[in-house]
Amino acid sequence: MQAVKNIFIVDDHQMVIDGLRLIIDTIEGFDIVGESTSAPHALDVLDTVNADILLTDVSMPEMSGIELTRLVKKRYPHIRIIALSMFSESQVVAEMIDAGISGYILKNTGKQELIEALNKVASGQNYFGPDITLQLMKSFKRNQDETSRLTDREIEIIRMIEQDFGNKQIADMLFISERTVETHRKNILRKTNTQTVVGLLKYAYERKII
Amino acid sequence: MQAVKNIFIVDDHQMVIDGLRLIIDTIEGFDIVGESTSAPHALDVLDTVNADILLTDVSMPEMSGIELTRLVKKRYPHIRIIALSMFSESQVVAEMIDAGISGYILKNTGKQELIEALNKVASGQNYFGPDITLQLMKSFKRNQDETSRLTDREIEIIRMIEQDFGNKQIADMLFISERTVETHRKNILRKTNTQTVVGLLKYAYERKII
DNA sequence: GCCTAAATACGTGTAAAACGGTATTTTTGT
DNA sequence: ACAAAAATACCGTTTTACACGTATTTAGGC
Repeated sequence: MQAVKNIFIVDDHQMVIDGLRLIIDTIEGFDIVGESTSAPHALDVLDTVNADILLTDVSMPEMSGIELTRLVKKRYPHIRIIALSMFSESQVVAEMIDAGISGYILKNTGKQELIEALNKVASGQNYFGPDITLQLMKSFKRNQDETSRLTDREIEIIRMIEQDFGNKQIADMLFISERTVETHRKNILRKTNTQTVVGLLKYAYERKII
Repeated sequence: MQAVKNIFIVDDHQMVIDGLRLIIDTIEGFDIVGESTSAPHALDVLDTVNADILLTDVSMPEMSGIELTRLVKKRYPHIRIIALSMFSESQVVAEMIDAGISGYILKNTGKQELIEALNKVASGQNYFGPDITLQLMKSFKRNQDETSRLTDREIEIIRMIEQDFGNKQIADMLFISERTVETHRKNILRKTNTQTVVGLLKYAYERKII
């Protein structure tokens, strides 16, 4: 493992790049091997430099940080990515993480936190600031609420499934169309993140729905 | 409730009917209002007499006691039925009970037991001699053995079903054909008297197979 | 060695559920 | 009154399981 990590910076504001460069230049163990104010351009240039870490903005005009992340992970999987953002909206954080980043810091982050993030990511770990973690918890919780927000009708359908009734039987008993039962089941499976009756029943037993 | 209970006797052997008549004539509280050596004929005649109890043989040429029982319960549900048999084969006993009888006694039964049977059945209870009860236990146990005689492979399949694997996945994991998994499932459902995964899993949980 | 049960596998067809979506009506909350 | 969510219903297609049967091979018990 080489002693100095090479960093590539992408941001649509040159000012931000300059600021980051001033700071990183004072940090030992890191070297800036390239920069770009255009995500597509960065994608091309990364081929010609030996970057270990990519520092990228999230909100960019030509290509979002999410998209850039996906493409970079695809073309240069060894490059670890740290997202830089003005703010930490939970949805965006979640999507960036999903895309494959290893770190997420705010643009108002102090030098010490930047150092910590760079060091951790360089050593193969992840770094998410306390605020980012909070956002993640929010996102996770919202997801959880989403999967558990089953309507009364859906819970009723689940119980009838547990009673081993088929769609047609359920439809007859509830005086609705079999198609309606199908749609309820589809929604139930989606909300509970299950694909089968077995999975659904396990979910339901765990959450004491039945 | 009338004091005297009316009895109708059906047996393809007149001798048996005569013998029963001799005995029952000495028992207070019972009156023989009809007899027949033919089950189909008995079915017709029952319409013209006011019978409370039907004493019927089990093994008859034109129509079995099982079939007669079913038809009588259908046409004259108020009539309570006592089966008379030469022997107490568990399978036959089970089928007679399933058909709806209220009593089962052997043809070599003593007068006292006959009295007890008649009295109990007349008062709305059931009467099965000790030997009949033994046969029932045998039948029940055999049934139980049958449904629980799942092979090691079948139990393995059940567990994988519970783990929410599909047939193809189970086949791949066990290095067997998907068709083989299908056959195992078919046999499992048959043995456990279930038709669906839900029913099967309930069965399995109850019997602590999983 | 023989018999039986278990395990395996297949053919053919049907039934039920899932998939991925759209659309309208009703209900609920503000 | 209005907006959003819920409930309802449908479409066409695909996937999976089930049904009912037959057949061969392997394993186990005697």
